Amino acid sequence: MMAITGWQAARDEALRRIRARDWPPGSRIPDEADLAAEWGVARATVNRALRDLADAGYLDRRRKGGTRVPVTPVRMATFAISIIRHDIEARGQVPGYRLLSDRIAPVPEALHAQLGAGAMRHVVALHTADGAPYCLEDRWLAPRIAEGIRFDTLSANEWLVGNVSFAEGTLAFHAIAADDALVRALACAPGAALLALDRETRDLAPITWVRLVYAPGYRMETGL
Amino acid sequence: MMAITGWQAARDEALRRIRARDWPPGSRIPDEADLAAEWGVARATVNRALRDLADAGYLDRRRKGGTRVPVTPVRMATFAISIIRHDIEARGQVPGYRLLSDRIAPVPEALHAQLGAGAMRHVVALHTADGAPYCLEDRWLAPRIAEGIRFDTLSANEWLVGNVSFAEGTLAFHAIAADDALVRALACAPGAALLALDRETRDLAPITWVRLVYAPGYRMETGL
DNA sequence: GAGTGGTCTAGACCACACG
DNA sequence: GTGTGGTCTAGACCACTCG
Repeated sequence: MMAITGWQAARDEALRRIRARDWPPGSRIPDEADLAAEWGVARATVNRALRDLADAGYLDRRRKGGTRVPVTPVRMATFAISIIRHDIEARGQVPGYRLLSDRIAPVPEALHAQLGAGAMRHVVALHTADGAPYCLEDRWLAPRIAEGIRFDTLSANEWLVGNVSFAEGTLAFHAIAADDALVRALACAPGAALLALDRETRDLAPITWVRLVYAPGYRMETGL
Repeated sequence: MMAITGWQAARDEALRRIRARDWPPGSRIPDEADLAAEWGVARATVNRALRDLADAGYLDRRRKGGTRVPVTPVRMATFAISIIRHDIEARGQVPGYRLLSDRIAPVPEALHAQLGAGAMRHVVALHTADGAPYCLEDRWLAPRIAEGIRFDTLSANEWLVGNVSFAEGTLAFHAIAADDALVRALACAPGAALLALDRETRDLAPITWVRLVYAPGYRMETGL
């Protein structure tokens, strides 16, 4: 009888057994009632612990089928998406911001699938860290959103997070080569490889589409 | 009195109020006991619902301080990290694999911080989708791991996921320009911008460091 | 000190999936 | 049908933190 107290201790013990191959990949582990008895806790506590591990990809749980250690676990990497200024501050650098362009323009054909055809507000701005280019924000915004709001000093990124957040959307990382506009904005070499993050936000109708292009060498990091 | 049944319904109702600004950003929401009474459920049910929203970044919860709607919510984007072959299959393409190199070699200086100095097993392999290059796997592996295992037909990626997974590590996305080796392996233009994923896995000692470089145009996507 | 979320418990019923 | 996880309940105590 192990001395387990609390769902986190139960989770840790279960994870230990998984890592130690006490519960080998592909095997079925004891059911909740058995573990509850063995560890001297309530079944709800075991449930919380195993559910937590299942959420992290360490276990596969199925009604009637029991709980199994997956043969090929699917781990989830998570990235916090927030306000660019906060990211810069978190790195211990001084954030800066400069609006480069803000006008109504026809949506490029490449974005018709996301935004539809027609005209939208196009906002381009540069975020800096310690005065050096950090990230270029290239955004298309539905005109009904942020009507009358100026992005001279407050970035669209920050205004939207505070006012239109809580909406659905998609997100993608990819790499792009620096074109003329990026060379000017980020002060990098032509053709430089840059990390880009595309984010689409929609409610019922499209709200905004934004591409953040980071300065050369930028790494988007996380634990695992 | 709302008719709420189940923690998911409670979560949905809470999220609706957040999105509708019934609970505006920065405001404090009723405490668990009040919501439990209002919704006709147990406090544990409200707790589960609000904890779920807090985990997703929609709420800020503090003992004694109560639960608040954050002014600048931090959303989490999650990417499933698994077996490359499965990613290809999930796209409806036929996966392929070719081992390019497998030998003991000195660890490059750039990786001393992650792996230490000395010699390690260096494995380079190409993953293909419908015959076209999909991703180059460039891996350094501690010699004690996978001793005697050949990666001719089974990729190191797949062997490791099944045998050394469940370990800690870090992960980073960045962009790199195609050098000669990448041009040959991925059949892309010199200097092409490519998405790269660096992953370090360690137990107590380093286990493996791998860089996956994807073919041009690749996008790592997720919902939000 | 006291209010609020965090958690545990014991019991119960339900939903799903496997045989 | 039956076993297993999923969830709910009511009550309780604890831990943190704000005033």
